[in-house]
Amino acid sequence: MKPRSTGCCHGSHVELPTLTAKLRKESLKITGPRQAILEAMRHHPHPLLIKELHALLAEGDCDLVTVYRSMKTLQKMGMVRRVEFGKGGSRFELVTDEGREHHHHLVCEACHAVMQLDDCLLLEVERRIEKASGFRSVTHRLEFFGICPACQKSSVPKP
Amino acid sequence: MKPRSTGCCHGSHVELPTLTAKLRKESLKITGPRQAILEAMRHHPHPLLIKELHALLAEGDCDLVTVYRSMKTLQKMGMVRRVEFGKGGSRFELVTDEGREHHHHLVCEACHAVMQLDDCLLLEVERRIEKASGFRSVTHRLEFFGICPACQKSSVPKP
DNA sequence: AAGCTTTTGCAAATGGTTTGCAGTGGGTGG
DNA sequence: CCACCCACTGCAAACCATTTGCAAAAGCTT
Ligand SMILES: [Mn+2]
Ligand SMILES: [Mn+2]
Ligand SMILES: [Zn+2]
Ligand SMILES: [Zn+2]
Repeated sequence: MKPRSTGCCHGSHVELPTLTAKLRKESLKITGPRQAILEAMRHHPHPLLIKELHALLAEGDCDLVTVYRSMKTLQKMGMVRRVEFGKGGSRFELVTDEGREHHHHLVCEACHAVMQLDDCLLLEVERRIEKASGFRSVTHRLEFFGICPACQKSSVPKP
Repeated sequence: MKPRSTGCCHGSHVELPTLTAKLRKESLKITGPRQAILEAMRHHPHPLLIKELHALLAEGDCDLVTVYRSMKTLQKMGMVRRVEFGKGGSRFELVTDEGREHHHHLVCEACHAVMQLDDCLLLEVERRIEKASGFRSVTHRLEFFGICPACQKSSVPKP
């Protein structure tokens, strides 16, 4: 499980047409708000609070309520994933389906920086739990928390 | 990681005097509401919603707001632990400090039954992440979800 | 371009949690 | 044993995230 920095505007983004195509395939309308939202999420690979996501949009692009409704819709069709850091509401991130499907995060409790961790190794644990408990379709939700290098030095973190 | 059923009134409970002693040690007052709350939690080893916990108390024993304030106080002194199942608010469970300190749960998504899992095996993963990322004091939050044996048969779960 | 349907914005409702404040009651010292 | 004081509690109201109702606006299809 190697940490991997996921700052904005680094790697190859998903193309917007690729995303809207998925909407069309589900016969969902390609509206202004939805394009604005997807455009914003493309450039911000981290799990975003609804409030943060809304703040990224240009004034008047999309109502807060529409962001909520869009997350529900996009989640249902598998384009976004809900992530919970346990504070201040649900977060959402684009599903990039480039192989790095299921993954977890390492969050700094001081400045809230986020690193993405790849290679989850709990899948075999899930199988073991299924066998031992009789439960089926076992999944898991896992996040790591700690203090990032920057916040260790500067005892004045930037929350 | 072996599942272990933790239904109510099975194993050895913590004694109430043991719990109130901890309050006294911290020079916190041993009040009616606090005793009622601890008494209820002793008998319910699962992570409880504030609402559920309040419902367990006898009418007039303790105000809902006081349950909230007690959880904050008890959590601060390490007597209870906050657990998030990602739906319907925070849950709390007594810290029994019988060695089974840190642990995780397996929750049925249909009927919400809970099994406690012992023997977390992520502690060495935390060390590895610290080394690779430079983060310090790394902890984690992990829960498993699935469909329990009962709900698999009866396609009419009891949510 | 017209029509049908989905989607949006705004306002208000909801549900969980916190806060302000005045009154109560544990615990301690007299 | 009593009285005093501060921690603690109840009640109401504020707060914050999320959902819902409804009429107007905007996609998509024909
Ligand atoms: Mn991610
Ligand atoms: Mn537990
Ligand atoms: Zn995983
Ligand atoms: Zn663990």
